[in-house]
Amino acid sequence: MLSSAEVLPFPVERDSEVGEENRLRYRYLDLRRGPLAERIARRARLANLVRTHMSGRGFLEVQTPILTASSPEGARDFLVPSSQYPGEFYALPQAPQQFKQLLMVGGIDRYFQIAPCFRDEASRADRSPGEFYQIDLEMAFATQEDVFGEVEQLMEAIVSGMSDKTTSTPFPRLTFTEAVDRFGTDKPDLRFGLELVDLTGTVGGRTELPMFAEAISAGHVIRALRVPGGFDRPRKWFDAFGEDAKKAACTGTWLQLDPAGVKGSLARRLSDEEVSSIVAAAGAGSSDAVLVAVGPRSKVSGLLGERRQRIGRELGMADPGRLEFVWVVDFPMFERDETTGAWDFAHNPFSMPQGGLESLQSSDPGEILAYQYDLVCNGIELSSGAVRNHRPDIMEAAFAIAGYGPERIRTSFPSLWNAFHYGPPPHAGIAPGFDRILMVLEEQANIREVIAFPLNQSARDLLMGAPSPVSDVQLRDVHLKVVPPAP
RNA sequence: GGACCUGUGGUGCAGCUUGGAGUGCACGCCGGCCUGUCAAGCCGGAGGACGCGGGUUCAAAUCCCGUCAGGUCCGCCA
Repeated sequence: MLSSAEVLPFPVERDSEVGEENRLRYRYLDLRRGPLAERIARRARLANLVRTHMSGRGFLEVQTPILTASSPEGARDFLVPSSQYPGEFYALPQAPQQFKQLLMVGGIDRYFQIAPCFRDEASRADRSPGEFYQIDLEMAFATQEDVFGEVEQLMEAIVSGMSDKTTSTPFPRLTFTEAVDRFGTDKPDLRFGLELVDLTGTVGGRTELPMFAEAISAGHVIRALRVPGGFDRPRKWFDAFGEDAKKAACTGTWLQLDPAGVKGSLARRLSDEEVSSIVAAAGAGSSDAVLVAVGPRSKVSGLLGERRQRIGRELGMADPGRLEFVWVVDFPMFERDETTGAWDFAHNPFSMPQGGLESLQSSDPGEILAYQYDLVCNGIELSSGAVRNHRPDIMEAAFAIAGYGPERIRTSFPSLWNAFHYGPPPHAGIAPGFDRILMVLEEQANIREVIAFPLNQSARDLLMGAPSPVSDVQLRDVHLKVVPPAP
């Protein structure tokens, strides 16, 4: 006998259901059950495939530091105290963003790396807390089109090498505005239609109903969403829509196309003609329902987009066997803070504004678009990238709109600022999420399913017991004192 | 920072709405029998203060409050 075993905490038969807490606590037993181990093996295959493909395309794999400097933008950093320098800290990189741009300045014209990224932020089903990996890449003298071409080739290689699914290039594109208007989100799941319908200029413009008339004079929008077969959904479901609308400072109403006649909170308040024009606009038929939301554009879209996604899932409209890639382009460069009214960067402050310096100087900040793009697949944001702003003068102008003086760039991003004074090439890049790609390929709803030893939702490692207290000696070594939070 | 869902023998669940003896299902475990195996079959058995603390009640797994743990979402994620 080589080894013995106590009674296992859960059965290791591959099809047995086990609570996730136990699976994480006894990850080595979960691996024995098979499916997880198979996904981890496919993860290795994906890594090999990416390296082979990218190297073949002339990209150089460069490893960048794990211990680096804290950077003021983005998520909260993980900090590593220095024993040599009391009160000073390394930070784990949230992404190798600045390093890869410095590589561009250094003449490494095509860079890639399967890069570890660390962010101290709350998790989601598709967002691993703490750490995750990106297929980070950057290209000198490249346009948005060049980046799209490379990524489409990479994704085709991945899909054909890792699955029996198919995809065709070029991937379709939506502008940010189109995506939000038609699907209610900047990461639409295009495996099913069910688009939002705008009623502002049609029904809204003709009705006497005060709710609609007032909305239009306030610059708000009226939009509708068909609920297939939804006429007999419970009253509670429609009420919940109304309540969620209220929370979002909108009004949510609905029509139910009961075979016996039209019901719903909106039916009584509109003429037959108005009801039928809404029904027609929404493309609804007998036994459907129609949700109608009134309010500020982004809130209405978000509200209906959330319902669209939920309905699609409930009705099984999204074929799990399909991959629907889409580029979302033309993100706004700036957005207004809702409370202060001040302009701030909508996304990456180092993206190149479309129209360059001239548009910064002459356009309304709200109208300026960035060369900033996302790759979305099946409703999951796989990737985010941009043509970078490599011009110090354009940087200063952009930061000025966001209310920052030139010293802000110099003090917050000194290495990039300095480097960009020595002839930086124009460059562009993107960073597809490695774990997320695998998650989509493996048809997994949770990112932990493609990670060998994931943290749980609350960023705890149930297997190793991290995070954990450390000894007083260790704390003294790094010049730290723990101050418990006030109760 | 917030909302919601879940917590019942080793595992996965049902029971909770409408309070009335810890009752049930499937798997596992222990013992016995049978057997040419391949997810075996039959018989018997052990194992649970229903996450924890408080409250309401004659009576709490069940209702209320708090707390802890796990999950989903909002905020957050340049």
